[in-house]
Amino acid sequence: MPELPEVETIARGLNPELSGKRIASVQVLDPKVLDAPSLALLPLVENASIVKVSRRAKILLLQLQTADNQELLAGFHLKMTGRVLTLPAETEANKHSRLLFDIEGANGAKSRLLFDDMRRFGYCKFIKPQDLHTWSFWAKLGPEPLEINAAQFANCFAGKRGKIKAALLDQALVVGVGNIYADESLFKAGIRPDALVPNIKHADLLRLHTVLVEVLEESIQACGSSIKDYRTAGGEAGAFQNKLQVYGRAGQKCPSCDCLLESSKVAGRSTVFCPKCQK
DNA sequence: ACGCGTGCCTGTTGGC
DNA sequence: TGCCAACAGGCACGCG
Repeated sequence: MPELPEVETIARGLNPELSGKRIASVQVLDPKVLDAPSLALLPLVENASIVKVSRRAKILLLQLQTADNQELLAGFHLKMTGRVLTLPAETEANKHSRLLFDIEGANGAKSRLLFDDMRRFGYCKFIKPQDLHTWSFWAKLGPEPLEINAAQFANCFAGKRGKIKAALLDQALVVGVGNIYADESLFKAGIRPDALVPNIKHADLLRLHTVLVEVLEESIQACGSSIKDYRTAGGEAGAFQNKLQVYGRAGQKCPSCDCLLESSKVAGRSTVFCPKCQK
């Protein structure tokens, strides 16, 4: 399940591969992944050049320039099982392939970009920058955790009354955190996932930012966590799954004390925590 | 207005 | 052995 570190890894992998190259054509293998406005922009995407590949929240962004010099964006939300892969030009689509981009470099070198998604939760959005406000999910995204300080982070939760894990997962408050990094950061901060936001000391929210930044940056260094489906742009697994302290380890020993990690449902998600280390 | 529960999807896993 | 329920979870949506 690609969260911030995973999408960041994919963007960093794709950027040098795709920048300056041209999208020669697009094959829509599963119409579900494009909404009507995106479909209408498809002719502009074909023949556009790729200026840069980046990330906002969990969205992978291809910054495009159309043949008639308009700016255009291609945003991919990978949800749980989405992958964006660069592959040799002769690579065939597979049963999970949703979009296929034929790419051409200035020197005529050809390659393929595949958007695969087994569970079909993911989507791709073609949109002009001036229309981004019409993309409601985009419009309400909160700040990037790696671009704010601890005080600003703590302020994201002002006035919230629910559980801290639910708030961390809420992309309108702060972006990029999913189930893995919510559990990992709350463990490292010593905060129970079901703690109510108003009951958490300000100092603990500041600390939560510090450890969240540490966890996210360490995971980016390791090219993300490959639990099952996530792959880098080159199709490789990440390595951070080997460093996870609590996610997926229910019933195993807590890394920092002698009791066993517990699992429960918080905010509708499976949640693992240490009943002793997290208050 | 906010918090919570449900549905969307499909492949994998584990129990009987 | 084979079947099938449970599970994985980001986010849209509807409800109270």
